Amino acid sequence: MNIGDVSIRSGLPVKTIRYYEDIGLVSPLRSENGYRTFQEKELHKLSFLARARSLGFTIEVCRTLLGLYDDHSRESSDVKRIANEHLEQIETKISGLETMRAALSHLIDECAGDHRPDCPILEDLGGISEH
Amino acid sequence: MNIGDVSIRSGLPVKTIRYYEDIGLVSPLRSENGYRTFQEKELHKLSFLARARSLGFTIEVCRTLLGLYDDHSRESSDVKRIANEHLEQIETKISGLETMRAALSHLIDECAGDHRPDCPILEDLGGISEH
DNA sequence: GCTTGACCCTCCACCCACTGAAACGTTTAC
DNA sequence: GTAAACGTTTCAGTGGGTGGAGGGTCAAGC
Repeated sequence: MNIGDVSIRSGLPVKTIRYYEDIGLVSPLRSENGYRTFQEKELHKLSFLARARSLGFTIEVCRTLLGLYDDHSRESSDVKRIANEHLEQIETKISGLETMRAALSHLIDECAGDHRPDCPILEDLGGISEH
Repeated sequence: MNIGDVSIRSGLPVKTIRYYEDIGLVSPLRSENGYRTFQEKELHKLSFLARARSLGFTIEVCRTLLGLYDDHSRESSDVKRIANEHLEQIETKISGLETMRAALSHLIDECAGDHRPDCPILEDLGGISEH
């Protein structure tokens, strides 16, 4: 398989696949013309990466997970711990964003949004908080 | 005021303030020894930026908002539109993260997390989805 | 056999919003 | 006088790619 095929089958952009080779996540062979040649195994790795990335795992954690995937003597507790740490980070991000959303939507509700210049949003940003 | 004072009073790291000067968000004067000298107005701008950034506005949007803040003939509808666009982006991010959280916590629940190698998390990433 | 278009290659620069570190000058407190 | 705490510049790096220039290769159609 050439890179275009694995791109379609893994769902990863061609550029991303080259980048993943650069950082040592996959190691496709090369044919005589210099084209990358992917075996099923490499395609499988790329699909693994696509899925793990879509769950928000960082590249470095993906590298670890790939290692655990290949290591048949792993303990599932190791994987679960990594996943739990990541879940916590996701939850932290969500609550940060929810705080932003609450503050912002409150300001938006207060703002008339008409042709006049008076704007509680700018007043808040400017620190004229008198309440 | 020197940069350290405005750092404390605005809540922004010294490095960030220098960076904001670099990209033209603030323009402090310089005293004879080369130190940046901040007027109240510049401090006020930096506090505005700190607050806007904490609400997740990008630097470029902050630049626009600062312009609107200074423009007393602005219309509040312009500000509200920008805020609403940003709110939508926040909500998109939140729902993306919530999708991740759901998928991930489902997998974590399925995983025994013991000394055995069997792990639904890795099975999912590996694409052995047979259900 | 020649052209066209779809592939493929490498290499460099850029995105965002900082942050760290090196190497140095200035001010302040004791 | 000296040490600490401040200030300065400049360069490089972060994460995870993306865009573009400037080429080489391959298959199909004429």
